[in-house]
Amino acid sequence: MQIKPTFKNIVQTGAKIFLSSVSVDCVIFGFYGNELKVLLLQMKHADLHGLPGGFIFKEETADAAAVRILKERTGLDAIFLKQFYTFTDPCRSDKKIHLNAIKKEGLATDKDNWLLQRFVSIGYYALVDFSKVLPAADELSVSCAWHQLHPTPVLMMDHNNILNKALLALQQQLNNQPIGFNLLPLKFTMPELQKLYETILNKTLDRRNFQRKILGFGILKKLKEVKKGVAHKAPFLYSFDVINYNTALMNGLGGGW
Amino acid sequence: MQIKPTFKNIVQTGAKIFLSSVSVDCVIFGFYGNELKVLLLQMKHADLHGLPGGFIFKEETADAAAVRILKERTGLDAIFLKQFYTFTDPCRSDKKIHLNAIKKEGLATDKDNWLLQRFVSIGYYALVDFSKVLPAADELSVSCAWHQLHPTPVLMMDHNNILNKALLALQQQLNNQPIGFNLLPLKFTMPELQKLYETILNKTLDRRNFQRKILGFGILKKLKEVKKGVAHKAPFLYSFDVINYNTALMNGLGGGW
DNA sequence: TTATCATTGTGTCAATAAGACACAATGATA
DNA sequence: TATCATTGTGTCTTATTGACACAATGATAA
Repeated sequence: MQIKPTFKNIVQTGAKIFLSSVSVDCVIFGFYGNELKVLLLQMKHADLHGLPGGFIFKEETADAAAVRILKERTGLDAIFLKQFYTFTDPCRSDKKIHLNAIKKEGLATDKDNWLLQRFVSIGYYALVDFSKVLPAADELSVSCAWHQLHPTPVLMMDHNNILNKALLALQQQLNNQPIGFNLLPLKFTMPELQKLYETILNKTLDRRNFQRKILGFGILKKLKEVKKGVAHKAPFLYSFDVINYNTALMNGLGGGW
Repeated sequence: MQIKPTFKNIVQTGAKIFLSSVSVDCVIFGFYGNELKVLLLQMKHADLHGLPGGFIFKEETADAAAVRILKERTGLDAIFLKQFYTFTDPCRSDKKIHLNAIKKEGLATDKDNWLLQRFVSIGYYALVDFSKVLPAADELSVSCAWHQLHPTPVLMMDHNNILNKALLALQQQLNNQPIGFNLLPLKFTMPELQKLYETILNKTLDRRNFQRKILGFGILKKLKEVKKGVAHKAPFLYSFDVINYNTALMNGLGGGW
């Protein structure tokens, strides 16, 4: 049985239960109000925000650790999760932050503490259905909440860098793979899907050309319903064709050579 | 000054000089005889091949470690290097291999030795000019040599998996970024460049359409020379337009949204 | 009740890119 | 000097992309 990774346990027994020198950070994207949002923690002991993160148990894969961290912060499992880069700058860890946290939490400080070592961090990004998330803070944070990307809040350590790289990786993914199944509710409208693409790419697209292209991928099913209770003309609802969607995820969307 | 990472030093002082639990593996691609080749070590203490790899000094980035490893095995610096994935399966390390090596090298064995811990490995792929490489074996290998990819030799641990993922990442890169500057000599012919693409993609391309498309990127300069001493009609020589090439590396080749 | 208004649904034309395809030129070798 | 494998090159067709406008809808305001 795994020891529960409370802060106290991490400080006191981190070396025993976790893999040394390696952490996991998650950039959790959601889509709400026609904007891409990111889930951030408000740190307890510093006036900073931070990405949800954690450590890898001694017999755990990084993927499993990322799933676990996501489950803790969002309540969700079975979400889209992708490892995108590993951050290894020796200066990226900020001992002061952890040292301060240890003091403030009233734990014994010790210069050689496991938590004060250098960590490389494996970065993951996750795409989740905003409406299904129940953000939960961890022990070292006062809150866990969605934030806008423009402008991005100031984050601790190299987390701004991690966030930027995640966004770039997401934009890259958009060129080869379908996206949206994990970010939108089961039924959604074409304008919503387009806004999602526009917000990720940070540029506007032509409505008709977007529709033609995205329908051409064959990953959408047009439903016989329209969205109710909406101002102006009621847009049709669509859902993803899961089989074709997953095929496209595996094989890519063509293009290139 | 850093301690020289001899095997003895690694076994005896690894914990002092290196970051724990993290290693670097390099998939070094070269192009020769119209085939994509990969640089592999022939292990001394097992009838297996392996990827060049190593560890990260306590005050070193993973990128710097990869550059160092490449320099040691190929004699080259200033090569194209790209981090593509971090491998974290707890079962990926094979204690037996290292234990055996320690014994065979006549060093003290110790169940808690630093080398026998679990490692996550940060994977890099490198693209190098085949003709400039001087392969150099390390202490634990009898030789370092180029190998063909089809069929791939049997590699130790999860190195076959790492190699496959590297190849996939390379194929992906081909869709968004130019390639070849680091794999071909300064002057090369259009058929050579095409063969490079074909070999990476593992499919044939139409000669005329390939030329039209690649010239369209504006990253090539047609020289006023032809290749000498070649059977059949002498092909023109090209070189890369370094400025446009690097711009394309940064901005991508278009396509997508 | 009706007018207004923002938003949606939809199609065509032009420009560009991609795919298929053939023959003349070259230069080493027989 | 004939042969042969390989290179250089252009056109036609088809598919994809980009630009663009107007009618329909339905909530809201007058």
